[in-house]
Amino acid sequence: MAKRSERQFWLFKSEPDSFSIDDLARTPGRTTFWSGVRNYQARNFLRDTIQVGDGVLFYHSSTDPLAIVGTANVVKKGYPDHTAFDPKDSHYDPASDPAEPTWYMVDIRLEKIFPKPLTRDRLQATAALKGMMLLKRGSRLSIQPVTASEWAAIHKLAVVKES
DNA sequence: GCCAACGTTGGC
DNA sequence: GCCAACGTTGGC
Repeated sequence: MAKRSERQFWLFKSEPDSFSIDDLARTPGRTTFWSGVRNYQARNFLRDTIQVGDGVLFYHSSTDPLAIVGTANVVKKGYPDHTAFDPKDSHYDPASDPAEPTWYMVDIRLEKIFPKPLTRDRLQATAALKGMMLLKRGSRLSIQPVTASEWAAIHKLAVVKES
């Protein structure tokens, strides 16, 4: 794994019915482990690429309105997702061996909740975000890389007053 | 190793 | 609620 010093950016999807940004705000230390990811591509990001200090866009999926609702920072890098070992957990995976875990997670701490959710409609109407993975048809990946320019464009949108 | 069938995701 | 896109599974 190549070492890097540059901060990288990510988008984490969550269905607010199961875990919303307000739930994160209520969590002690405004910090949570991001468990339950059961997709290999997302797992690889969590295990191998995401570093402490990286920025996270918090996205609400399968809801109305669909929106980026705030930001968080990575405070702990990839470590085994223990929910895979718990038969009572809905994300239990008997194939994941604690001695050689299949699934990983990171910890994130809430940075800020946007004063107004940045809706998907608005993202789609923004030229600078044309190529964003989130906006591609059939983009199901729940942990997505975000480019530095997309990150900057989104922050600009989040503070610009809506007309 | 191919690929049809199936289950899930998630926008619409 | 619908269904396209995608990932996984399993028969061959």
